This record gives sequence, structure tokens and C-alpha cells, in this order.
Amino acid sequence: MVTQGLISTREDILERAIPLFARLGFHGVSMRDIAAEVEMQAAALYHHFADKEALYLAAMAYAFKDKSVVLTQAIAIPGTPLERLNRFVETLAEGMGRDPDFLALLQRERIDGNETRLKLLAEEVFAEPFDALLTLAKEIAPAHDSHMVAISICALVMYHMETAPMRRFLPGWHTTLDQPKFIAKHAMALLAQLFVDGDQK
Amino acid sequence: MVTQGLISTREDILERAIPLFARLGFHGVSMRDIAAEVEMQAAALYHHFADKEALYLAAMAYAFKDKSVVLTQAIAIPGTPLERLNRFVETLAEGMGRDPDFLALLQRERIDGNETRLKLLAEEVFAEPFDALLTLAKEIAPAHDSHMVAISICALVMYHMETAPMRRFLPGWHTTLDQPKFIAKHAMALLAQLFVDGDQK
DNA sequence: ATGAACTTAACGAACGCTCATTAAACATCG
DNA sequence: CGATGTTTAATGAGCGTTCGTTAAGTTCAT
Repeated sequence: MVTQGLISTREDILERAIPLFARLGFHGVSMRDIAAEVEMQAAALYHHFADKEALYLAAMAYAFKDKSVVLTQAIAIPGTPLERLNRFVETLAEGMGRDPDFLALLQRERIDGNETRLKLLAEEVFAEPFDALLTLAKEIAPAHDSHMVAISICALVMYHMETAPMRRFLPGWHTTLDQPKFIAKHAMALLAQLFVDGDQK
Repeated sequence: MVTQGLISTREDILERAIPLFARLGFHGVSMRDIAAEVEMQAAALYHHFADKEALYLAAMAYAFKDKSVVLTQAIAIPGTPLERLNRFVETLAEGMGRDPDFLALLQRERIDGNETRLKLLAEEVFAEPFDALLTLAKEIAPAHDSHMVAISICALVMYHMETAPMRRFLPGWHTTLDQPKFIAKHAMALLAQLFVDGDQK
């Protein structure tokens, strides 16, 4: 059977492999694990992918595909700089909250990815929205280094999302603090104070 | 022979296993890999540790040991809130820059650690300095949620350190932006503006 | 009948781990 | 002090299992 509905076997494999790689990492998942998930024999995977690494790279490309467009779009909508920043921050937090696999794969690639893969990830996935964020940073906080400001904006959202499983055991935590909307709101509260008040003196 | 100098064979194993686990992860390192690093047979490792997981957990405990003291100390030194915050931020950035293995292991544990291990990490390693940071956050920014502020402070340092290998390929990067001292300085520039200006209106 | 999609079977290598054995270090006691 | 037994640390061989991967054969729609 070539297609079921609209999705090819190849895509079916990728979609079922992504959660496995996200939760267990490259070395934590075997070809037989993936095959079992797709309900076929491990040997059949080699009909679609040259080897395990090729399957993994294809799964990455598939998981990261079209992830940047939403962010670029969010920041591109006209409005005051703070409105555009707010839309970016909300979209980032909301998107990460909706796709925990993407959040996990991103962290794994950051640690395990070699130079080639990191470069690909940076240039193919993040370059476009980051560029937009960079020019927004220049508008909004011209006194500081734009690259640092742009990363700091991402940090105020991403670090809360990434540390959520551990923060549960740190003092002062309660369930509200893990919600993407609350994280975005908190990040914007800090950023708004920061740039509106800060850069005018 | 029981000891060579001051370090036992058991500690020698742990110290040599830590960089391996940091770079390749639990599943990426075999008992034979570790044994080769210590220049002994894999079977000998089982004389010191019950199994691979016990070795890994011991390596974690060893790598995380005494890491919190420096941070707690940095924030405890008397001074104005901003001075104490500055000392904390500088110590955090400097410490992470000096120990990339610790930085990598921390990220791996955040992704791979189960509930038990995350709780242990949070309570044994981070609870003490985080508590101090929490009361500092209350002093310095009483209008915001203390937990969120404390995490945000860490985020402004940690996220730059963690993303350093990938940021190299993002627009606006240059070598200076990876130095711990510069990262600490940038974080403080944002934080100082934030709290001094922000929370007084 | 041809080629794509898949199965069954199996390969060699590597995995975590156990075993019997040994050499050295240590402790005990005549 | 020296002989004795005990403990410790390490070796090398090898267990059973799983790994990634390959080869050959089967199914089936075109």
C-alpha cells in the first residue's frame, strides 16, 4: 500500500519515530523500536532510509519543517514594537507548549549535534525569525548588543519551558507557573519594563 | 593498591567517566569505553559499581557535588541587593564557563532524568542557592512572582551558555558574546535596568 | 511480468554482565 | 619475625542478548 489517506509510509515512519527520538534520544531508540511503532519489520525501514542516521536526520528535518514560519509571521504583523514583541513571545511559548517533542528534540540537537547539524539547524530553521527579532531588538533596545538582546528574549521564554520538569521541585513553584500563557505574560512584563523604562533615560 | 596520591580507583573511574557521559550521554557510552579510559578491563568496573546505572548515578553525584556551595556563598556575601545579584550572576556564568562537562550533564539530566532524579537534583544541588535567590528576588522585585524572577535571572545567564554552540551560526554573533564575563555583564545590564527603574513606579 | 513494499532469516559486532582465577595487600597469631 | 589465612582489585574468557544491517524470498497492484 502506497498511501493511507494523504500520508506516505515514509512520513508515517518519521512521524512515529519523532516522539521516540524526542523522549529517548538517538542511542536510546533502536531500529526495531521504530519498526514496532510503525507495525512493520525492522528490515523494511531500510527500504525507505539508507541507515539509522539517515532516518534520524530525516526525522529531524521533518520535525523542524515549517516551525520557523509561524514565528516569522508573528513578528511581521504590523503594530508597535512592543505589540510585535508580545506576539513573538506568545507564539514562541504557545508553540513550545503545544509541541513537547519539538522542545525535546531541539535541546537534544543542541547537545548532540555536530557543527554541520548545528549550522543547518541555525540557518534553515532559526535564521529567518531570528533576523526579524534582531531588527526588532535594534528598534527596541538600541543601547545593547542586538544578538544578546534577541537571545535574552528567547531565554525568558525557553528556559522556563525547558526547566519546567525540574522547577516543580524548586521552592516557590505552583502549577500556574508552567502554563505557556503565564510564562509569556511574565516575560513580557519584564521586557516591557526593561525597554520602555530603561532605554529612554 | 588502594590509593594513588589522594584519589581512589573509584574516584578515578568517576572522574574519567564524567566527560564521556557529558559528551555522549548514558546510552552513548559503553562500560568498555569507560574501562578503556581508566585503562582497565570492563569487568573490573563491576568491582566498584553494581551496574552501569549505579556508575552513572555515582558519576552524577560526583559531578554535582559541592557545585551549589559556591553559588550560595556568592549570594550570601553582604552588600546591596544589586551587588549580591551581580556576584551571583558572575559566579554562575564563570562557573559554567569553567566546567562545560557540568553544563552538559545538567542539560542531559533535565531531558533524560526521571522524576526521582530530577527531584534529587533540584533538592540536593539547587534548593539552597535557589532559596537565597528567591529571597533576593523578593527584595529586588516584589511586584513579580519570585519563582519566575529567580528562574529568569538564571535564564539570562544559562541560556546564553547553553546555546553558545548554535548561536555561532546565528546573525549578529561574534566571539566576544560567548565569554562568561560578557554574558554576566549583559545579564546584569538588563536586570539592573529592570529592577532599579521598574519596581519603583 | 515487473517493480515496489514488505517479510523472514540471519550475519557479525557490540552490548551489559558473570564467572573462575590470580596476584598483591592486609590481618592474625604462634 | 615470619607463616597463615583473608580480603581486595583486577584479569581474561565468555555468557546471553541486542544492535545495525544485509540477503533472499514473498506479496501484490499496475
